[in-house]
Amino acid sequence: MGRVFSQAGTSPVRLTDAMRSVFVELLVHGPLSRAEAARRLALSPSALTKVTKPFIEAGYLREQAAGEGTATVGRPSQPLEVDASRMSFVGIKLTADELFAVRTDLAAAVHAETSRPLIDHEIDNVLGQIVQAIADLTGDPAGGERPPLSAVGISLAGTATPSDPVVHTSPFLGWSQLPLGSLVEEAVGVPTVLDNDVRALTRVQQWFGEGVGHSSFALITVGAGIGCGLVIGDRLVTGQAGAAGLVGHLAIDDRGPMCELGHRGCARAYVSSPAIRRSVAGTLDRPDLTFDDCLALARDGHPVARRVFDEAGSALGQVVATVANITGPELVILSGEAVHMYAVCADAFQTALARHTHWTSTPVRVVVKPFAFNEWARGAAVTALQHQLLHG
Amino acid sequence: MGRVFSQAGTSPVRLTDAMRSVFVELLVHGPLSRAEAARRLALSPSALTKVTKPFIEAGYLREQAAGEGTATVGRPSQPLEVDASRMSFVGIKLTADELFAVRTDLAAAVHAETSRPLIDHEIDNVLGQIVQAIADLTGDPAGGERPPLSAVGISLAGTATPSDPVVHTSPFLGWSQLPLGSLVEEAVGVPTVLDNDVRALTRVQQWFGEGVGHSSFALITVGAGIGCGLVIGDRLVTGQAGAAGLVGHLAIDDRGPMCELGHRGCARAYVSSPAIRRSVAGTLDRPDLTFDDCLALARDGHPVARRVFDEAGSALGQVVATVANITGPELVILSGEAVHMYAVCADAFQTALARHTHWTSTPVRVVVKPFAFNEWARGAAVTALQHQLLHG
DNA sequence: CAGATTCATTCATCACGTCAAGTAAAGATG
DNA sequence: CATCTTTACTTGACGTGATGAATGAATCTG
Repeated sequence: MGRVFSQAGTSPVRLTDAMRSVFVELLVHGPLSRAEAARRLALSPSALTKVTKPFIEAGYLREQAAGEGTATVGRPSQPLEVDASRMSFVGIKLTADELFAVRTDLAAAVHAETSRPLIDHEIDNVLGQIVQAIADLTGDPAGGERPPLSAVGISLAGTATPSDPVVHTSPFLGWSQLPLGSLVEEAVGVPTVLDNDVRALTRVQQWFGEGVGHSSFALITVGAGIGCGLVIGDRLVTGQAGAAGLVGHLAIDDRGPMCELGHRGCARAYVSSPAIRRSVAGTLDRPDLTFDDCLALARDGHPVARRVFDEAGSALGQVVATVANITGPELVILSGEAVHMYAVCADAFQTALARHTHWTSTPVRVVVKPFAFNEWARGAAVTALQHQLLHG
Repeated sequence: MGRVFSQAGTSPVRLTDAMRSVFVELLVHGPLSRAEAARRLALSPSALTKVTKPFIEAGYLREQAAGEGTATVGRPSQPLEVDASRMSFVGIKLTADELFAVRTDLAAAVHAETSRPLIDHEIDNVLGQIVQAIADLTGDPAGGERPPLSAVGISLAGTATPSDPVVHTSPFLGWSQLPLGSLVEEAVGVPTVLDNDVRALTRVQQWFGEGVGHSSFALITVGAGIGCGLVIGDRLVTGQAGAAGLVGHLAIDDRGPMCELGHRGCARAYVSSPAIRRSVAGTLDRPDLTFDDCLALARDGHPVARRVFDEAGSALGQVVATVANITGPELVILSGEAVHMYAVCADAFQTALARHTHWTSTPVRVVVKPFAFNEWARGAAVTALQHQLLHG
């Protein structure tokens, strides 16, 4: 058993499986009375008193102020709450040319953020910039105390998983077989885990977002590419060698626009924001147009932009339907830097979703989740957080 | 804890989690020494002697004859083996017009089989025919003793799962919300579970077939339709309301042949054996041709048949690639009544598989598994078997 | 033959969670 | 208003089920 919960002044909390599951249950499903938690986890009430005591003594759990809640018969329950401020995590998202980093607490709330352009992809330089970003986020707590950094998460596009400190392949950074996790861990002296960027985002939804309460769901992101993260049976699907959720080049229509790889009509060529921009700007011969300009044109009813976004929505609907047909999730969450385009292509999306959903099923429930620019880095922090609580 | 292992003469074996997992490990991964099983399951060696003793005493496990195996240093191991004959299961597959049933032992070996045309879909008649089939398979052990029937499994196309005795929807049988499991259980006095037919087949591969040793794989079946079963993280994926693996109507090409639902170029319209037959027989204006006739024509190089089978292989490759891209399995198993067609379209299949596999991955490993006509019913038996051992 | 090595068993021990009993704190009831 | 009912929580004895250490068993090695 690890020393996940240890702290100056208090003795480290030794963890049993029951303690882990209780703590995670309380973290994810909000304040819960001991009795309720016992029911949910199929434990005895007495087990809950015993299990929660060390957490309360060490300050990781606290009894909620007796809120005069719903009047009910019997002794009022005493909800327990995780003190999110007692732990701190840093999440870092690496892209080809920039580094985003956030510091969060145990509840994945962002308390500080920073970003910087990457000098280059030389490992020493990247490592230096990572260390610097961590220092910036954790340095000098002006005034009050702050808990020590518990873990660091780093996410990037490519095949990485928390169980392995090595980046196997990352096309955009030009890395392969790079032990980035170990390197950072050595440099900052804090446990460090790697993860695929989309799967890290999926973890955010699983514990702190729309996925809470669902044992299976899919997250589909739209932006520079199309991503897909899957949770099935309460577990994130990693795939062999971290290669699950590769929906970017799904064949939509073999006469459609072309992607960088020469696929005619693949999902990416229809849905990714660069492809949409290229398509609209190219057709109108206005290379200055940004993606958001194109979106504005579509909103204003410009026929070219409208058509491009309708086709994007339609392709996205087909992607979602395909994923849903194969994996049968309870819910699909739509997110990513470009989700805000959903508003202008919702009809096309829903039509395609219904059309491609298997005839024996009803279309999967879809929720659209607005996207903050630091969400990618937050995902990395949640990867670190999950790893620390479940395996630390 | 259940009474999975109980028997006249011996006291019932009470099961702990460790006992369950040890027994299943020995069943699935063949004869194994106690020491080896202990390593695999992360148990202490002493736990293994303790856990296996009651099974040995009750006759469910036995020590293998000291085979003069690989000469190795140290005391020779004493492999333990499941006595498969000590339990018996019946599996039943229902189609629109026929009932297939098999009796198997604990190792899913088929010991008896029977089939009969369904009179109609009236529940009382179907129930009667099910009971009769079970009686035929379990009646009068000529001569020797036979273990009593442990459980019955029933599989059908539609949304059914072992955790629920109700058939929610089965288009081909015209049923909905029918508590078939409870009805059969009452009629024959033996635990009865339902399952989707493709998922039942997937269980066979998981415990007794190509899936052994893989924590994630996909099974794709071709025949009257296209099916897909998924195992991810050692667990069969059921999907919400049992609706996972619906690849039949995956869009391949919106100018292709049409399926019964009016989808142009969906997978089913390319790959299912009736569609292939229709296509070849229709083009040649020879309505008498059977599927196997068409296959023979293709094998002989007949241009029409060749083309149809090439397109089928190509579509199938795209289906496999799509499933693999999304779920990242270690392995894809190809099976079903019509898998033997693989031989004539292997090239087209492999080409399409490579073409549609995401560029950052290598194509998934594919194995072709010949299909016996009673395999569907065997799947149902394995559903019963798994349910009995894991939850009974 | 003693030594090394691996497998298997025995038995004391112990960790972790349940059970039973009791306490606490409210609303319901007459 | 005293009492009952209901639900929440706590406490300490207990038991189940696994571990660890010591031992024995069976083989190859030199």
